[in-house]
Amino acid sequence: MLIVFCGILNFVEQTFRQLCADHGIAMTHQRQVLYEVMQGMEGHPSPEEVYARVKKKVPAISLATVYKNIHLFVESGVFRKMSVHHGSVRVEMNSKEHHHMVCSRCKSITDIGEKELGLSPARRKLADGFLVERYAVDVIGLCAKCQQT
Amino acid sequence: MLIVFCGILNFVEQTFRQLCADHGIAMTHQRQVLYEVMQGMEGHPSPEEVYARVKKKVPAISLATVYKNIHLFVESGVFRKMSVHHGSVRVEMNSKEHHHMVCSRCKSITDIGEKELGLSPARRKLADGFLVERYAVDVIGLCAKCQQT
DNA sequence: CAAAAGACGATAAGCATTATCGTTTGATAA
DNA sequence: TTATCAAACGATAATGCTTATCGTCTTTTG
Ligand SMILES: [Mn+2]
Ligand SMILES: [Mn+2]
Ligand SMILES: [Zn+2]
Ligand SMILES: [Zn+2]
Repeated sequence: MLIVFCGILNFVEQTFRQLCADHGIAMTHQRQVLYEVMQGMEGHPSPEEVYARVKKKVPAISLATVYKNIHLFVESGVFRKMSVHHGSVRVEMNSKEHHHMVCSRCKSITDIGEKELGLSPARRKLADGFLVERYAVDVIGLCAKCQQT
Repeated sequence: MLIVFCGILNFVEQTFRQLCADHGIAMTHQRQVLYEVMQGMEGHPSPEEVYARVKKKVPAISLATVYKNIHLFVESGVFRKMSVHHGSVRVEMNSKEHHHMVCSRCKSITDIGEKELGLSPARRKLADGFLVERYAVDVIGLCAKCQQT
């Protein structure tokens, strides 16, 4: 029984070890727990929410470690960000109907018209040589709960 | 000449007074300068960038006032936000291709498949009674500059 | 013009995030 | 296995962005 249990644990660890190898990152205990906890979370948790859950399994873990590893996971392609984070709020003065090109590296924001965009992910190059990685379509509106008030 | 100049100033002020009336907000000097400065800015400035410019015209203005009025402008519909601000970074564990419904009030984020979304702004109601206000399509990728490195 | 309501400026406080640094751990080779 | 060393960790200070508070000043309204 104990042997079987250890065998399962070992298999899980081997799996994560492989995943780390595939993504070119080192394997640590904290990293493994973090990965498993995140994998098991619904929705789009914030670093604090992830931290709260991981602390239950590794009470000594630091919030800084959670941040560091979330970034590592995102940069190495294990997970990805829901959207590009701009740090501060950005205001729109252009009242024309338009969308945006957002650089995933420098986070620059450039307007792009609906026609130029086309909305078919076939186009891989856009105005000014912008290289498309993906489209992030956010549907903005009111959820059912917020409509009631 | 002076009369003509004052006439122009008065006309500009009257215009802004009208805009305030239209949007149901009070008219103040700081608000007017802020509006004119923002109107004249390119791109998607941060509150700090707006503050830096306004300070040149109204040196005594406070950063808090800039924030308060940017919010006021956004809430009263004079300007709008480039995207919904989530405060903290959100991570995506769902590896399926999908988009998001983001509530403009409570900022909740819900997954939505490409098919269910349709991408034609004709649909005004979506899953769970989500009421569509607008689509925010962000094209994520690398700008020309960032591709060079 | 006077009173009331609202806006302003200064500044403290509150999150989110990053940087620093001394200690611990994991990968590698003897 | 053990020694070595780079990398990762934990604690915590620092920073950046934003909001709250509060006393003073300006608009608005009558
Ligand atoms: Mn824009
Ligand atoms: Mn999602
Ligand atoms: Zn770039
Ligand atoms: Zn809502």
